[in-house]
This record gives sequence, C-alpha cells and structure tokens, in this order.
Amino acid sequence: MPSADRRLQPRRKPRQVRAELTRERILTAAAHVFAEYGYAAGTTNRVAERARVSIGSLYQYFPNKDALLAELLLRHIDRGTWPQADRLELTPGSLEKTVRALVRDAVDHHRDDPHLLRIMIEEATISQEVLDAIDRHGRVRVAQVRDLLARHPDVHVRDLGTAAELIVFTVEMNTHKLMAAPQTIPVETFENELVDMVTRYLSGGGPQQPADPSPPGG
Amino acid sequence: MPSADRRLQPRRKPRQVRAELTRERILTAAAHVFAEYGYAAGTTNRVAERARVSIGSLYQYFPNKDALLAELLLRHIDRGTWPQADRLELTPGSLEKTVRALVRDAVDHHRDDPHLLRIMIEEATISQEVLDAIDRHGRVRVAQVRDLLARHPDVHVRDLGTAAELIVFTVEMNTHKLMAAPQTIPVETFENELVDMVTRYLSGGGPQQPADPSPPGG
DNA sequence: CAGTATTGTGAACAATCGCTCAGCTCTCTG
DNA sequence: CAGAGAGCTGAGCGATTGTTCACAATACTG
Repeated sequence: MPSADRRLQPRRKPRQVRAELTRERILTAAAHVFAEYGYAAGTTNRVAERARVSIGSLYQYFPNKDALLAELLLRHIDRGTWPQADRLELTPGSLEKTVRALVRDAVDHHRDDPHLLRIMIEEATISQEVLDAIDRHGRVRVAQVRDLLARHPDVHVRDLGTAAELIVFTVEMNTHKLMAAPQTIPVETFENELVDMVTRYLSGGGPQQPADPSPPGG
Repeated sequence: MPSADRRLQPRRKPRQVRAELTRERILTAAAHVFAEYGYAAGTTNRVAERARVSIGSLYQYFPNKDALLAELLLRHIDRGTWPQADRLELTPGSLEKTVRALVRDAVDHHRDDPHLLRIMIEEATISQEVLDAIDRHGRVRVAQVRDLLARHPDVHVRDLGTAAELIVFTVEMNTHKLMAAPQTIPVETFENELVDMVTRYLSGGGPQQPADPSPPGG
C-alpha cells in the first residue's frame, strides 16, 4: 500500500508503556460503547468516560472518531480468516463434520463482538481503506470455502463459486442471529438444522437428475 | 392494547385534504432520507427539505423524529404478510416451485425499501409498541410458512418450527443481500442456488437414514 | 367579503456533538 | 533533586442537531 489515509494516523505515537496501556483502554471502551449505543450515539465523550480517560487523551492517539472504528474493524478482520482450514478431514462421509466446523468457526468469530461489525458497516461512513479490507476479507473467506468444497469428495453443486458465497453468507447471518438475540428455540437445535440445510444442499446434487421436465425460468 | 405511546401521537390531526397530503409527503420523504442517510444522519430538516415543507409543518403531524420511523415501520409491516399463501400448489414434485414463490415474495417485499427496515431496527431506539409489531409480524410469517410446510407432501424435516424459522430468515437475508448490493454473480444464478439449497434441505430427509452412527452433540 | 379555524413558515433556542489547546502531572535522565 | 519531554486533563469552541413558537398564508363558514 503506497499511502495510508492521513486522517487515520494519530497525532503522536506512544513511547511509554503507560501510553500504550491508555491507547488500549480507549480502544476496548470504544468497542463496548459502539456495540451498545451504535456508532452515531456512541460519542467520543462516552468512549473517553468509559475508558476512564479524558477526552483530550483520546484525541492524542486517534485523530478523529472514524479512526477508532477503523482500527477496531481492521483488528477484527486480521484476527479472523479461519486458521484451521487445513486440519479438516476431507474423507467421504465427513461432509457434515466439515460443515459443522464452519458453523462453529463462525460462532467463535462472532462471540466477542455481538453487534459491532454489522452495525458499523451499515451505519458509519467508513474510509475506503477499511472498506477494501473488509471486502478483501470476505473474498478470501469465500475463496477458502470454495477450495474446501472443491477438494471434498461429497460435494456436488452446479457452481462452486456461487455455492461458497451462498453458504458463507447464510452461515454468517444465521450465526449472527443466533448470537444476538436469545431464541425461543434452543441453540443446539437451531445449529443442527443449519448444519443439515447446508450439508443437504452441498451433497444433494450427487445423483444428478437426468432431465428437468420444466425449467423454472419465468 | 390499552394505551398507545403518547410520544408517538401527533400534535393535531389533519382535517383538510391539504393537510393529509402534506403528511403523506413528509412520510415519503422520510422513507427516502432514512434509506439514503441512515437514521442518525437522516435529519428532520433534511426530511422537511425533501418533502418541500417547512420544519414546523413536520412537527405539526409528528411529535418527534422517532414517530416518523415508527409509522414507516408499522406501514411496512402491515403491507406484508404474504397474501398469496393459499394459491400455491401442494402436489408432489412442486416443492421447488413453492420455495421459489417464497423467494420471489421476499424479493417483492424488499423492493420498495432497499435498506430501510434493516438499518432502522439496528440503529434507532424503537418504541416497545413498534418492536412488538415487528416481532408479531415475524412470528406470523414463520407460522404461515410452517403451516405451508406441514401441508406439503414432499417436506421431510425433523422439526417444522425450527425449519420454518431457519428458512424464513435465510431467504429474507439472502434476498436482502441480493437486492442491496449489485453482485459479481448474476441474480438469477444466485436465486436458483438459494432455491436449490432450501428445496434440498426440506426434501432431503425424505428417505430417512435408519441409524445415525455418531450423533453430533459435543 | 369578513371572521375564524386550520395549515404552513423559518428564525432561533437549548442540547449535544466532535474536537482543540493551554496548562497541569507524571516519568525518565543525569 | 532538577530539568525536560511525554502523557493527561477538562473547560470550552464552533457546528449541528431536534424541536419550539410567534406569525403569515390559506381554506372553510355564514
């Protein structure tokens, strides 16, 4: 990257441990405040107050409000990206286990930020730099899943790319719903059904129908 | 409901057609402004400006900003709820058509409000009255789909309730994504894949597996 | 057409926002 | 312990927000 956005650079870099600690406290507070109030109502004063730091200190390490959000999102993204992709078994009959691992991974990824990521993306004016990072992250994730599907013997779908995009989004959204609001239905039941849906979808095309009597186009 | 929220009642009711028209213009403008700017940045002045009405007029018919959002959401909800549920054919082999009708219905329901509903629910502080209506709407929709699945001969799932909740949410979210952002993948392709996933899920349990060698509970 | 109720106007207010800056406290160095 | 620089404070600035209110414009009534 040739040049980072100037408006995301801090006034001064921390040189003592004390400062580094303050910076971290501010960031943690921002995560909580944004998650609780949303971005617009999550004011910088509230963030400073929660961090038990004066508003001036906040603006020593973050040039503006958007910079707080930018760093939070970038951290969240960098932490993800599915490190255990290689350790999954890709033997016949293991598809359900593989899918379940995908779902569990999504759960882990969502646990620390109940609303954050989603709210922020919808609400705030995010710098192009961060938007690109998010987009890149999504693409990488879809590509990973696509490769996984391609290597798995039980997967039979028309188009791997579309299938990967569909299930990544579906798993992510359902997981988000699962984590955000306590449901009437038990979590395990819902997870089982989600796993079933994806598994049946991916393996369902196996014995291909020889002819389609009436194509759905209309 | 014994008593509506006082803070959602207008100052005065319109008695001339002129006033009714103004009220409608304000509401339409609010829908567009909120959808474009989000709730926080969609200021009342912007709404009044777009409606070609002074800010004072706005506050004659809506006691505050939240009342605008409340009425928009309630209208959106009352308009929905799937009127064509009875006209679907429930003969063997028609499951894909039924699912596709579900998806198409979701598309229609989302067409007029590109972001509105989703953004609003996440962002704003919504009165309990409106939250209840939204909740009620979701429950009705899930119940309708559950009944539909129950009556369809090709549907074989463990739990109809969970399945209905899962597919309603999944279809709704994927449709929203489909409408909101122009994809790299063609819309038809994505729709076909979504229909396939749900169809295979619902019919996949048909020839029940006699025994499950390793239950997934962990 | 005069009189009255209804509707529409927009400058201005109080509250709150993101953010600054002059000056304080703390830590490091010798 | 004294000087210097790094870290921290918080009252307050300008801008913007949701909202009000005194008044003008318009529509109904007799």
